[in-house]
Amino acid sequence: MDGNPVLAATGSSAPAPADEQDTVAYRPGYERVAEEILRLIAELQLQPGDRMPTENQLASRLGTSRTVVREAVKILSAIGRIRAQKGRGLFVANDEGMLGSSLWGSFFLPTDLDHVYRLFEFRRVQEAAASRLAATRATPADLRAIEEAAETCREGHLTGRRELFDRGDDDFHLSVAKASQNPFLVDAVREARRLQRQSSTIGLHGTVGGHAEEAVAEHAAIYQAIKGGDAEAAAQAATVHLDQTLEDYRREIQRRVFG
Amino acid sequence: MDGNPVLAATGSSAPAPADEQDTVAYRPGYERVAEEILRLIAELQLQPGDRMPTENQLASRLGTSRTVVREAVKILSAIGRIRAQKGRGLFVANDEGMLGSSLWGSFFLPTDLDHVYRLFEFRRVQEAAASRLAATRATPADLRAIEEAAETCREGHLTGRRELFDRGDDDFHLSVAKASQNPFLVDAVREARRLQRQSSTIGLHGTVGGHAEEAVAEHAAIYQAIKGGDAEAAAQAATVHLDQTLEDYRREIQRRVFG
DNA sequence: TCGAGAAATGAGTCGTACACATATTGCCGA
DNA sequence: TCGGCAATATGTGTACGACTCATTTCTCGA
Repeated sequence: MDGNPVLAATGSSAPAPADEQDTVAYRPGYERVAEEILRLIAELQLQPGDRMPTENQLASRLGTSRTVVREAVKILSAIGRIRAQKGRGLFVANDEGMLGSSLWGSFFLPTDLDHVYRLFEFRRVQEAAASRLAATRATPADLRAIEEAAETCREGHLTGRRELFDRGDDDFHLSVAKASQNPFLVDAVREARRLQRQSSTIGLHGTVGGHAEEAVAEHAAIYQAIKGGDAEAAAQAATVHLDQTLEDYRREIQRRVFG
Repeated sequence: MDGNPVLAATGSSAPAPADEQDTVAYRPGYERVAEEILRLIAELQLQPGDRMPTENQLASRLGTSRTVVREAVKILSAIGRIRAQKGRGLFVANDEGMLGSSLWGSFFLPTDLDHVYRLFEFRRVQEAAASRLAATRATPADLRAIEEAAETCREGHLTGRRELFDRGDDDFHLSVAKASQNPFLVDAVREARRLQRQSSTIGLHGTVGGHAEEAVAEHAAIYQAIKGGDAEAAAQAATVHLDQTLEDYRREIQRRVFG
């Protein structure tokens, strides 16, 4: 087919910044298979969320081994087209999860305080933007979800049930993100929270004792601004909330370190 | 811009999209390994284009099997962080190169327009935030990198060399992101651009013909604002740039659909 | 009728073997 | 001495097979 003699210009002239397109495309099988899987999804008219054939079925159907299918699956899930669940199966990805792969913060060192600060900064950007958009786009259902989460959170605080507070807090921020109607922002918010949870020795919310009272009030402020359609106020309220949380976090760290 | 015909339907549709799921987050090994590989690259200070340890070395070093390493590698190469060459080895990807994605380009989901708009919106949030921070944090080296990228881009425009323009544009935005000194923002910007490259049948930059002239000027404006330390101006300039790019993109789509 | 345990299903991990592409070595002859 | 070329070494790609663990389904007995 390709009688292309790959003239390796080894020496001479420019060092050639790496090789742009040398090697006339060898095209590994797993790549071909990845394409075929996509084609198959289209062919079978599978909708987001639908089950896909199992890995073994795909392997035999596409005339290859399970190994290759698995590598193709990894590619497709990395670019957010399908989702794999251990013990369940493969599924066509729903629109969310686009930022996929949870590989953010790869340079994250769990104990590095500077990075913790950067993460808060990141969250502030994301959540302020989400709140701003939510103020002009939230549906009645969105508003209900936000209010309900805020209420859960408040109840957790009043009754001193930490896990209830945390769950409410999580729901609150995610509900706001969803209300922005931007799936990428939802992902960014979710991912940032996941990273923080994972890296923090303290837990996501600093302390319940220190900041919970204000947090409940700040949630209410955010909710009201969104409900009232005041985009700037919503963004401002979210920023304040994150800054307060960071401040609380900072205090907690100091307490642990110094006293 | 919400009067945009493109994005009319914000319709969030069904309130309960199937599985609310997760929380208990089982984290597959290959994902963990993928992270570790990235961490390793940073640790070893490998530069784009450098050779990486072989799959077997990675496997033993990370205390896992080659199978898992391979699946991690597939993920990382799918998101454009590394490159695998049969018979040669693994290499760190050049941050911008990324020609590998041409594979998917045309084949992928022909532009769900609403989706594309959301992606632009996301980029606007990220890059405006990055520019704002860069204005107060950019180091002299950062400024040099930004200026150089802008110059490359300009040169690509003047000489009509599309790929040079694209490379400069990529470099420019990533350099600005890096100048924010926030690694999460860098990731977000990179990821957003990657997604756009993948989902777009048009390419990352709309057209060179249409918008390139203005793009060069807008880049200059962003650079000047950052150099001058004017955070708000930088954010504003970045927002304008993204909006203009979207507008250009929208026109291109219309031309293709109707003209 | 219902709940608990057994079985089946399916992705995740491991190890091995070999195929195939490329890089390096080293021998041979001019 | 030098160039060319075969042998060899390195490393990714493909394939099997076995086993683990999470989830779902089925079955049977109280």
